[in-house]
Amino acid sequence: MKDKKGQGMKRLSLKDVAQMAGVAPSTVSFVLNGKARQMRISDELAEKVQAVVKKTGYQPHSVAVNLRTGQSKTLGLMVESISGSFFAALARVIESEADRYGYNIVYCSTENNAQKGTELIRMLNRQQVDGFLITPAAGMEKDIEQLLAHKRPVVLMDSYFPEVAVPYVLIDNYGGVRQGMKHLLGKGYSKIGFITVDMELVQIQQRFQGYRDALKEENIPFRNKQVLKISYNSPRDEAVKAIQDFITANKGVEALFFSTNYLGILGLESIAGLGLRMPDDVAVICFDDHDIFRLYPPGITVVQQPVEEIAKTAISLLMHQLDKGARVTRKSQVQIPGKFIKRGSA
Amino acid sequence: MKDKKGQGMKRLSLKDVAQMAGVAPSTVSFVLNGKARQMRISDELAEKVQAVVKKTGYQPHSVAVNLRTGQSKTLGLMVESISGSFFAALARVIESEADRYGYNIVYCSTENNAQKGTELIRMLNRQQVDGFLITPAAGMEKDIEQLLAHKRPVVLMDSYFPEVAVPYVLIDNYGGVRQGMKHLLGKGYSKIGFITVDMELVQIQQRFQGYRDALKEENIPFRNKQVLKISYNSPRDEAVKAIQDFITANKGVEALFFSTNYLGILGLESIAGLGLRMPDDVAVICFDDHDIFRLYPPGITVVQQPVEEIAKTAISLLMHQLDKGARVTRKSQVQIPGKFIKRGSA
DNA sequence: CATGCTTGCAAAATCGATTTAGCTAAAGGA
DNA sequence: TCCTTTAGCTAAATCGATTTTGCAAGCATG
Repeated sequence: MKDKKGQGMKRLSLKDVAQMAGVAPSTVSFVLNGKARQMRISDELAEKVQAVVKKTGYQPHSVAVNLRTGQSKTLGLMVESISGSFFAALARVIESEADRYGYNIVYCSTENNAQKGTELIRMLNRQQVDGFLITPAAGMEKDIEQLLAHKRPVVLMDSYFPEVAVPYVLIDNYGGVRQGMKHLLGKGYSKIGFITVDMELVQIQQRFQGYRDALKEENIPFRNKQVLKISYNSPRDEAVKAIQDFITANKGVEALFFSTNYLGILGLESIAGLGLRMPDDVAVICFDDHDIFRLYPPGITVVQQPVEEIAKTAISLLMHQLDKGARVTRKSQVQIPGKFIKRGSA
Repeated sequence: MKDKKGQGMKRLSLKDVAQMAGVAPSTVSFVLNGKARQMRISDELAEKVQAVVKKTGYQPHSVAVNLRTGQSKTLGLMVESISGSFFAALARVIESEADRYGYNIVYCSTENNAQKGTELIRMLNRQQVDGFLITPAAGMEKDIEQLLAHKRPVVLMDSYFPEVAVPYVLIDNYGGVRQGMKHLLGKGYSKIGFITVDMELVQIQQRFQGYRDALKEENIPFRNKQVLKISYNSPRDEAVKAIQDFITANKGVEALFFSTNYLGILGLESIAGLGLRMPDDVAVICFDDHDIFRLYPPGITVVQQPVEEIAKTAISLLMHQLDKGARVTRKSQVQIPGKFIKRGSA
């Protein structure tokens, strides 16, 4: 407690430690970085240094380390919007995983705006992040390509660009929909509507393909009017209206498959507004879980994203790039099966 | 496009710019930092430097700047858990506000664990953050005091410690409950249950006080059995069970006031489990909004946190400390009124 | 006995900026 | 004429680490 008074109290530097131990700064550095052996520092001296370090509680100045080594020990995490529950959950796991490897996270969100994404990448570069974890918005191909061209470690999550050779981790979108469809078809439903969003991202396409193939396998004809594509930017009430019109227009539709949780939530509103009951009037399955779906009566059946696995895999891929400079192979493009969770709605 | 090839391509440094402009590094620095006048750099030279900077797109190496100036232009944001919706929303606004002042955010979450909080503060200090934005967990008084003692800029959010003189911003908890109670009492309910959590934080106490005072003002006797305190750590199903027991034990209870959104959600489960209907069998109001409450039929009436105002105020207070070294006054302890939102449940 | 090779550590260069001190030439004053 | 100012820059110190190079003493070798 004796050295805490006074406001001047400068932070202890490596130099100070060296002085106190009666050795050169370089010696302290070697000892602290486990290079004592390699640099032939005698055990005696090494111990003396360690003692001083322990006594003073010295901690290296990370900014200085960063400047010298060029490693910030910081990763940039860019999500669509941190207030989305999937992304929030992702961020949480990623943070703790990164910590295990000694990395910090700088987080930012694109709000699904490619231009903002571009700016944020610039910002993260200024911050000298060592690697990027990105859930890309449509239109960010160029940015990703540029990162690759500069050999910056990147891992995409949640989506990717088929034409860009980049490591990614995401749920098996196609397989997830197939799981859900299998359940519906198994229950004897054949008039199944598919409600999706008007976006160019692969995962959306793959979900749609899962729907088509599932029908085809059962020899159920695909009808275009049983598919609704909602524009990403359409306001809440318009979207609800569109879904309601879709349901009434498709007289006799037995089940609805929503391709994102955002759509599913809109779907709940729409269905409630029409006074329909799940699953009797209409069965419902949604891709991607949400807190609401657990609670909303009678509970919404979903295909859940394996958030934890996605996060862990992503970090692990990134770490590989970071210390091995690994190239992009098929092994670094991972699809993880989703988890089908049966609740009351289907 | 001509200088992007090759993987060596080192980043442009101030020195390089100086060389290209045919001046000394210091001159470039002066020009870039607006000290050209002060340092009597001729307009001619200044323009030459500016031209080179613009042409090359030079951007200062922030780590080097940080090391030299001691300013990281980074703020530490510590929330209870980023996967909570209130915190996620907060993080979002704070991020964009901070950006307007040229600051980045390093975010982390305590998971409501004071010990983890202590560690994280150490981590943020190692990272040289310029200031702290914290939603404190119970038991973090010591940590906050230490930050103050070291004259580190801090603003608390969501909660605070009455015995520690520290700037904070939060919703007017007492007033918020009063608003909600006024609504219930105005509708003629008098048997109102209050369900809260077993935590030592002031905001919880104040909400409880709001409940008691509201009753007192209407001359309705306070009954201890109409209050349920759920332990923070009790598992989900136990808590639901407790709430259900509470409801059945309080025969004739007309309305329930949940003191946090977490409890409210448990409440919905409990009420649904008992087969009760809102608001006829039991009216419900919850402190703090949640996505679910908008959608869950018939919509849950809530007192909503003014997230945006809280975030903006917090940043503004922090900026004040950062450039003025402002002391803690009553002006830096802010309570912002909540917003009462009437939905179907009460 | 001169030369070479370890050993054990210290000195100095470096990362990329900011900031203080210094230097030269022109101008002003006695 | 000589000394002091002032203008206009540049050189050098500094932030706090890491890493390369240097250097003296001890030992072996031919």
